[in-house]
This record gives sequence, C-alpha cells and structure tokens, in this order.
Amino acid sequence: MNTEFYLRVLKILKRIPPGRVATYGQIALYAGNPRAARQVAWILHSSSEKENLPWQRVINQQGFISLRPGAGFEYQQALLLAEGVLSDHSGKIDLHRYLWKPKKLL
DNA sequence: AACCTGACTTCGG
DNA sequence: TCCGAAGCCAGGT
Repeated sequence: MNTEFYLRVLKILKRIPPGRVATYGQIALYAGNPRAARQVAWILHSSSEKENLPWQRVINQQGFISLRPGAGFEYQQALLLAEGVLSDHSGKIDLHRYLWKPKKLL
C-alpha cells in the first residue's frame, strides 16, 4: 500500500472535530488522491481501532452511513447522535449542516 | 497472474 | 430524483 497516503489519511482523520462529519472522497482528496475513496474506507475498516480513529465521523457523499443495518450502522448512528449529529427519518445526515470544512489543509 | 470483493463516486438514462 | 453501470484501487484467494 501507499504508506505516504496512508499516513496522511490518518492525520486528516484525527483533525475532524466532534460534531462534524467528512466524506470518504473528501478525505481521499485532502490526502492527495481524489480517486482513493475506497482506500479510505479500507483504512478505517482495518485500522480504526488500533489507530484510535474517529471512524464514526466518516460517511458517504450522499450523507448516509455506509455500514449496513446489523453490521455497525446503529452503533455509528448512536455515536454520532451522542456528538450532536442528527439524521432524518431516512437516516440521511444534512451535510450542509455537519460537513467538516477545514480552513487550511495540513 | 486472474478474479472477486468492498464502510466509494460519478455519470448517463 | 432514482437506479444501474462503470471507474476506482488495494487486499484476499
């Protein structure tokens, strides 16, 4: 794997403040590879626990949690709720309201 | 090496 | 707005 990309993703993830969310594609973009959204997902899946990452703050471009019901969806939704990130009846999170917009990169 | 899979995105109908 | 297909890239078999 691309170690440099991996490390940059970790640094960026750790900057996402509580109560805000980011998208996979957004993280990939900031880390220097706009097309690596799936790799960001893979990194979260494999390293979120040992790296102590705020994995719950990463959702897809549509504003939905990508985990499937019964496979972490409810848990992620609960963690976000505890931070003040609400979702509507369909499970959609308002990105206009909660999306993390860093002033400057790195 | 070939093929499958996935916590993704984008584009076209 | 709502799918489905295609593009994407890395890991696992």
